[in-house]
Amino acid sequence: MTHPRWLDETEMAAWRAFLSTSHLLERRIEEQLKATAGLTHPQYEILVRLADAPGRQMRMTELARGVVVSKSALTYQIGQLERAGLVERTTCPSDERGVLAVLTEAGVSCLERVAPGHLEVVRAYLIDRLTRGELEAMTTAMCKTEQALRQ
Amino acid sequence: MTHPRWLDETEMAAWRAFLSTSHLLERRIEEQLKATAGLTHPQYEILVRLADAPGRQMRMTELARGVVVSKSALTYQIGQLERAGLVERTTCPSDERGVLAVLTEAGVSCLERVAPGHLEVVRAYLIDRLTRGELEAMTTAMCKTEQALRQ
DNA sequence: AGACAGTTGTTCAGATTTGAACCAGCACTC
DNA sequence: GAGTGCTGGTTCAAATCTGAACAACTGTCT
Repeated sequence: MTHPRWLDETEMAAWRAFLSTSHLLERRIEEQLKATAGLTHPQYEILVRLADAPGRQMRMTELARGVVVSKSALTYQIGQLERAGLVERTTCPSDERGVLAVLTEAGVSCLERVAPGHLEVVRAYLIDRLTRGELEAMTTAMCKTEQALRQ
Repeated sequence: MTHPRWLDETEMAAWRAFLSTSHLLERRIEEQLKATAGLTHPQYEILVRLADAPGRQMRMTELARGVVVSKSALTYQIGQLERAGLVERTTCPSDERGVLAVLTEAGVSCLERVAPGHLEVVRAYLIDRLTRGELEAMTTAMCKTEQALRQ
């Protein structure tokens, strides 16, 4: 690549739209979660991942990878959620170093209480505005990129 | 809406993919900019917006809206860029309260130096992986959401 | 003029994130 | 079983972000 390859108009429009939208949506979600549940978006995502996991528990590193935050950020957030009683820590039976984050009953019911309002926002601003075709196109696009980024 | 409307499988896949991808890409971009230019992504976006603006200058509030950060975050970042000599502050002639952020010559050449590498990342992980059709579908999808969020 | 509501940008405290440094435990070799 | 390298999680300092509070200015209405 001897010369920089600029983005043409269509490409630039796509990139700009993606960038702004992801930030705007992030802000909106953060605001809604904070207002209705006192949770941050990362915290909410942690609860969701744990709820989906077998045994409602997950290793720290795996969880961090899933939520896409640094290990130290996860340590911090699990601490917060533990203080709130929504998550507990257990040492992993098979690996003495390992830590399992476990969703508590309080965590489950918190999630059940909060999820509908959250999903309503996701619908209102993203999902419900797209046709089925657009939705599928976006999904394949995002999956390609995600796969590349996760190597 | 008496009952919560959950997301079906396709919708959930779309949302999950969008969420993970935007975070992963953000991280990758941040890493690349930090390594090659010592800039954060918001800082880079500020430079881009200013370079595109008439007279290479913009009001603080307008800039904050464009980059999608809070006013205080912009104040902070403009301070950083000013210390680095890439941006200057001027009081707005037509409004005594207002502040104009102006891109300096050093800012222009910094951007010229950094942009190719940045765009290469955007290409490598997103743009070049999509067909023209997927690109356009994604753009219309993102624009609908962006418009809704900016009201 | 003067009052008043709205806008602009900054300051401030508090929360969160990141990467580097670190220690502990695992796995594999000699 | 000691040595070695790798992985897992925490701790730490530094940077950054947000919302609330604030002060200064604008524009409008009377």
